[in-house]
Amino acid sequence: MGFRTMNTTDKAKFNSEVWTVVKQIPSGKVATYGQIASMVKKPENVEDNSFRAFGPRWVGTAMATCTEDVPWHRVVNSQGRISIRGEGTTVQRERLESEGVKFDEQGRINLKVFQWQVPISGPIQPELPL
DNA sequence: GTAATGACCAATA
DNA sequence: CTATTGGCCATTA
Repeated sequence: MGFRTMNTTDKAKFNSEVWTVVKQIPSGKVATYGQIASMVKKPENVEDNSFRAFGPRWVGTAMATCTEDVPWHRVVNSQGRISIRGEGTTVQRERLESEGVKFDEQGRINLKVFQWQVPISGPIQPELPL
């Protein structure tokens, strides 16, 4: 009992759900790979430990194979830095800057300011001064 | 079959 | 600040 590996259906479903979530990130905001992983439903056959360890990486893999309608550039790593090597690095940064996202001297985004916060249902939350 | 590597992350050194 | 490591999957060579 208890497979550890994903079948083809699991992988396809996972990628699809990842793309659906990423599409909801508004312009001018970013999300982290780990954040996306935590918002996607864990594949049935995958252990909790495994998903915790590799979920974020699988999100990255899903980004590498996404279509044009997915704003992949709004996904960065937990340090607020761009994880892509090569040409994609420049493209991602330019796209984000054109949306108003700021980078510091070390190429990092202040996640306190620019990270996508999922709206909480209930009482209106007080807004923090920028 | 083995071995290396990956658009990650949190904890350490 | 940078570098390394455990996690222990999926893909590719």
